[in-house]
Amino acid sequence: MARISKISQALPAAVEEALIRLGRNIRTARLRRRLSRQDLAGRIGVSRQVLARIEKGKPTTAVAAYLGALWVLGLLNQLRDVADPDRDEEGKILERARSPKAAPKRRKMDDDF
Amino acid sequence: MARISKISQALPAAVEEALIRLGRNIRTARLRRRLSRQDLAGRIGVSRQVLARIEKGKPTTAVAAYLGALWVLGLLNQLRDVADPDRDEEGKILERARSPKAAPKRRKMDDDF
DNA sequence: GAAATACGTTACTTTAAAATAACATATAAG
DNA sequence: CTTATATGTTATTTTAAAGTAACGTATTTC
Repeated sequence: MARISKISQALPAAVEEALIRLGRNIRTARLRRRLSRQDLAGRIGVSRQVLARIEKGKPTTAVAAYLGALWVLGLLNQLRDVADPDRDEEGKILERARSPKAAPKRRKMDDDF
Repeated sequence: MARISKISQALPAAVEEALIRLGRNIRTARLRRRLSRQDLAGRIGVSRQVLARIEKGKPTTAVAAYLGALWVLGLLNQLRDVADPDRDEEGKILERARSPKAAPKRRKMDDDF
C-alpha cells in the first residue's frame, strides 16, 4: 500500500475482527503442523516478519500473503465459496427484481381472462 | 508491500485462481447491487482504481481492501469459517497424533495380557 | 552450562502501493 | 445532439510495506 489507504486507518470493526480471527486461525494451523514461522514464511515466499504480521491480522498486508499461507497449509479450498454468486441470495433477489427476464409467460399475452 | 515480496512475483497457480475468482465474485455482487465502482470504493474507503484492481484479483493489494469490499456487500460473514481450527481435520489429526493426551487408557497399564 | 532454535521487537533501506489528477471512450439520460 | 455517468488508462507524488539485519528472551537439546 502506502498513502494510508483510508480503509486501513479507520477499519470497520467487523473487518478488523475477521482479520484477527483469520490470522489466529492461520497460526493455529501452523502450530498443529509443527511448522516454524521461518519454515512457513519460506514456503509462502515472504519473510518471517510478514508472517508474524499475518498472524496478528495486519490489514495492510498483501492479500496474496494471506492466501499463500492458506495454500501452503492446505486450507485455500475453503475460500472457494466466499462471495460465490450462486450463494449470494440477496444479490440474486436484487437482480431478479430488476430484470424480470423471461417471466414465466403463460401462453400469449393477457391470457388472464 | 514494496520490495517485490516474492509471493507476488511467483504466485502459485492456486492462489492466482482464487484471487481472480474472488475479484470476479466481488464484481458480480457489486453489479447486482447496482453500485458503481466509485460508489463501492467510496464506501470501502479506497479509490476506484484500487477497487478495479480488486476486481481483477491483484495479489499485492491490501487484504483489508478485499475484506472491506466483502463487508460493504454484506458478504464478509462467509469468511468466518475459513481456516477455522474446528474444521481443520488434517490439523486436528496431526495434533492428536502428537499429543496422545488422555489416550483412552483401558484400565491400569500393561493390562493387555 | 553451552548451543541451537523459535519468536518477538526494533531500525534502516528499498521499492512499489495508493491517492490524485487528467485524459480517454462507451453508454445512458435528457 | 448534449450532458452525465461509468469505466479504463496513464502519469506523478507520497507514503509505508516488505526485505534485511541486529538485537533480545525463552525453550529445547546436547
